[in-house]
Amino acid sequence: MISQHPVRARRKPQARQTTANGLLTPGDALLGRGRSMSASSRGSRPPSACGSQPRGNISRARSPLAAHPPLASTEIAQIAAIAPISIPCTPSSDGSLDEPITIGVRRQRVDSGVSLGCPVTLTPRSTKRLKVYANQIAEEVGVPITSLHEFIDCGGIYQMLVRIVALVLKNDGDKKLRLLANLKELLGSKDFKSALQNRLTACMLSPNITAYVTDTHPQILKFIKKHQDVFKVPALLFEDVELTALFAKVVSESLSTIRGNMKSKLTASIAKRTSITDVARSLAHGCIEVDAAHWNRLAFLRRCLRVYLLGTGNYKTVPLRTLYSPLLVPSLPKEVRQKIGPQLGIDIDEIEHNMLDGDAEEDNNDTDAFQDDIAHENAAPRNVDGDDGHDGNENVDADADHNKDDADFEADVNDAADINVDGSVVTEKDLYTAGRFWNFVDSSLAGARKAAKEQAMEDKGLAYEKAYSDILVQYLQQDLSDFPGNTKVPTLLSTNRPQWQLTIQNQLLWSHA
DNA sequence: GTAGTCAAACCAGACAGATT
DNA sequence: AATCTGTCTGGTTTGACTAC
Repeated sequence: MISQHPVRARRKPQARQTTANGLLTPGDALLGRGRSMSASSRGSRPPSACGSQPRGNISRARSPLAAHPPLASTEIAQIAAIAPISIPCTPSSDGSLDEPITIGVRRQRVDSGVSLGCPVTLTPRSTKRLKVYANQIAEEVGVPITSLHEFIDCGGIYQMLVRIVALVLKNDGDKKLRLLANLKELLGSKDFKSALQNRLTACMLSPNITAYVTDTHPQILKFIKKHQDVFKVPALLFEDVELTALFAKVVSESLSTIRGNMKSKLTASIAKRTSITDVARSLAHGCIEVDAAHWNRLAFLRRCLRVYLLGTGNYKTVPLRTLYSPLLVPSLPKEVRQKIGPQLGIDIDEIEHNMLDGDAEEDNNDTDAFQDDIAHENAAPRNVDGDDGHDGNENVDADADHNKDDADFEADVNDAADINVDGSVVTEKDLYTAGRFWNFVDSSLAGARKAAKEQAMEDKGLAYEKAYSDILVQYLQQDLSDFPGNTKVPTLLSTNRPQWQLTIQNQLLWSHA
């Protein structure tokens, strides 16, 4: 044996650890023990198989039973009382390394019962004792007796261990299934959807969001996954494919609703000529704290909507004359000008030409119905540094700059497309399509960014952020000029914006393809 | 303080068109 | 064909206002 198992032979018998009452530690319980373990380690027989040996078999006969002193009867009684199925320690010899490996390994008598410490197999006697004990425990704990009896009927410690692991795994599986079912229920609940919609509204109203439909859904999902605390979404949600897909659908539906709501409110605000501050308040409806950055972005959106409605010729909700303002002229592509000019009875190109020439007086003397609007335009502030904005020449300069931008960008695009004031490519076929408002917005937004970049490059020293902000602030001022509303622009109080809102505003942005 | 009225806001579902 | 997206519509809820 020694020659066959040189490694095992070097194991120090005294290194084996036992507990106070003589139980093996779990690690040692799995270690090889004498001949039977040697056999199992060769793969000839599983460890539990030794427990099923018939009485008086050959292995028993060959076991060096006499090599170790038996446990004292008092010790055995204690072990039996505390843990009837405990695995007794293999008594070591005096610890001498010179001892043969077989010495110190005692094979238990299979029919010796608990009192003799059978390691793996329950005898009928110990089974009976265990069942008596199980009845007592079942009553104490309140579990079915039959289940415990079935467990005891496994017949051996290894079988019991396997059964325990199987039950633990099953419980884990059941627990996970229950959790997933709960999450599914949560996803369908109104409370969850309402809370999610609240946060998503903050996302869509964020003044820094990159786009409203283009890549928005996956980017927002990514953002939610990264900031689960902000959206109060359980982490487990993203560990299940089905739930993730369901969640993505909920988000998609919610985003559609929010976009629909935003558009309808913006449309209504144009028809009623309400100020952008009121629109912001209405859209936020307590979800978020709004500030000037929100006004800027919403003014941009409203401008987009007006241009879009003019482009699509949709005057159902808002009449053409309410939609139009000379302040929009720089944003109107040629086709739209040619279409709405005759309907309004004006020559938009001429208006623009007059604006470029700075011939404000001529416009003021014009007798058409829009002289007031033109006067508005001339009074519209352009300076973004916060002056009173009554410098008409500056405004003309602004428009001239934008037309200059137009000319610059036109060289970069194909002939089939027109370019609006923001530098965005406006192909009537692509963008002025009913039901594609948000694509139009995204395109305009990208155009505004491009225009800001060009502006920053042209005007050395001007940062891109400043150039971009200037464009939006200009739109806000023009919007306030067109729709001053009934009340004054409210003074912004130093509101305490919640951290989650700041997180959304500062971090929900992505590079545009 | 309570009840009634009205407008605005909200929501769910249906539908149409676009996209995959 | 299935799915996604945007829009519309009708019912419900909410909040402001007024009269008692």
